[in-house]
Amino acid sequence: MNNLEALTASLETRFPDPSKVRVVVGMSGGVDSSVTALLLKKQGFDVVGVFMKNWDDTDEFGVCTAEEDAEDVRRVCNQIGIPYYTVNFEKEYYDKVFEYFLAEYRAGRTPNPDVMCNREIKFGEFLQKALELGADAIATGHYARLEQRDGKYELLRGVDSNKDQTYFLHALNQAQLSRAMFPIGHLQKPDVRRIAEEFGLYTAKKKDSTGVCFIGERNFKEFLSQYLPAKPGNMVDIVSGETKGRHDGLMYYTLGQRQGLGIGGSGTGEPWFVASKDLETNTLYVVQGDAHHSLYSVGLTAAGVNWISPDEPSSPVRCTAKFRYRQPDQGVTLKPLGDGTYDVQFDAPQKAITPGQAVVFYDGEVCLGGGTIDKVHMLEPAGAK
RNA sequence: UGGGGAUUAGCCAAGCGGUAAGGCAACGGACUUUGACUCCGUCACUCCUAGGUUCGAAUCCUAGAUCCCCAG
Repeated sequence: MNNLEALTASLETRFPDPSKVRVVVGMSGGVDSSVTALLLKKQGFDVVGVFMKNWDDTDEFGVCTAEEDAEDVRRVCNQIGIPYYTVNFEKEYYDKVFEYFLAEYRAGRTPNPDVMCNREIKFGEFLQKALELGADAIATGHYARLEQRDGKYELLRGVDSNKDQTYFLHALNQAQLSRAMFPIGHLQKPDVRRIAEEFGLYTAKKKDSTGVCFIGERNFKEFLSQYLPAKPGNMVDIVSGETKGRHDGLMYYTLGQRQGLGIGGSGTGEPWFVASKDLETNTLYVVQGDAHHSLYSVGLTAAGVNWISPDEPSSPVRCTAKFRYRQPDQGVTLKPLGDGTYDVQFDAPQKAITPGQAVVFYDGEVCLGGGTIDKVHMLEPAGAK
């Protein structure tokens, strides 16, 4: 129990007198945000729970998981003893996240809607609304930490390296971070579960949710097809130029993808992967074997880079980077090109770097920021001119 | 309508008389706040068809079907 006390203690140094600080907790109906609210309450903050409904997910079967999640939030807030409200940002989510999401797919890229969702909705619309309602800060159940240094905020990886979510938070700026709290960032996921169980929280054993934030797990192809017209075309072997089959629409595939191609049996017997897309000819290029050079690149150009520290570099920087969530850091060299654009050179060739995805930079535990992968510099085959 | 070769799951493919390897695909699950990757599991009571030999055949024999190659 002592251990538990230690776990639930606040590491927050910004607010000497929590009782005078009103924190609005964004609650999803999952364990993480439930424990977030619980911890803040126990630490003496003036806590309010808010459930965001940002997507009308009443599907064709009339099933609405948002209703169940809202119900879970209500139960948990009652258990903790805090007021709860529901806010609706469906329109804002659609305009600022979903339109972007669709535009990227139209452009043949693979977007990361959750990065945009954090910047525009959770730490945008939601934060603003909370402040209007008299809150001093908002808190979420993200696995990330904040540290104040020289009056600036640094975003640090969550202590649980397996759950670290700074990848999704890299687009936040100083103003947003200054009003944010991540009370479970210094905890391991199993400890979060333990705390939830210890206090009998209704959501203690609820399965973690996945899928696009607020939209949830979907049959991806079926979901996208409801918004974008599918244009079937040829699937071509990038090596031989031979047509291997048909694709259902370029937007359904992402670089490095293996499943769903439906081709196999010939050649070396190895699986096939998506190597590239050509929107002009509506061709999906595939390659056999995961070691082929057409899947590897040596660098990329990042656009719209957000540098979390006000001191943005003006000369090349050595750091590490992640090109997708849950991938080990890779050594890179950044070269600022101006206008939020950076050239990123990899220490070692990287597989399936995908335009539209986020590239996030780190210096040890510190998340420096990141941007969107705009162009990929492919690895030339050995011996090629 | 002369000769030769082939026919095993959606695809590639082992097997050569002893009771159907493997890979790819597909499907299911795990992992996962994007899309993916990855990992685990499932997947031919049957081997082109029909007879026959044999204790026993995908494996041998006969006939037929289809495909391919070389000769017309």
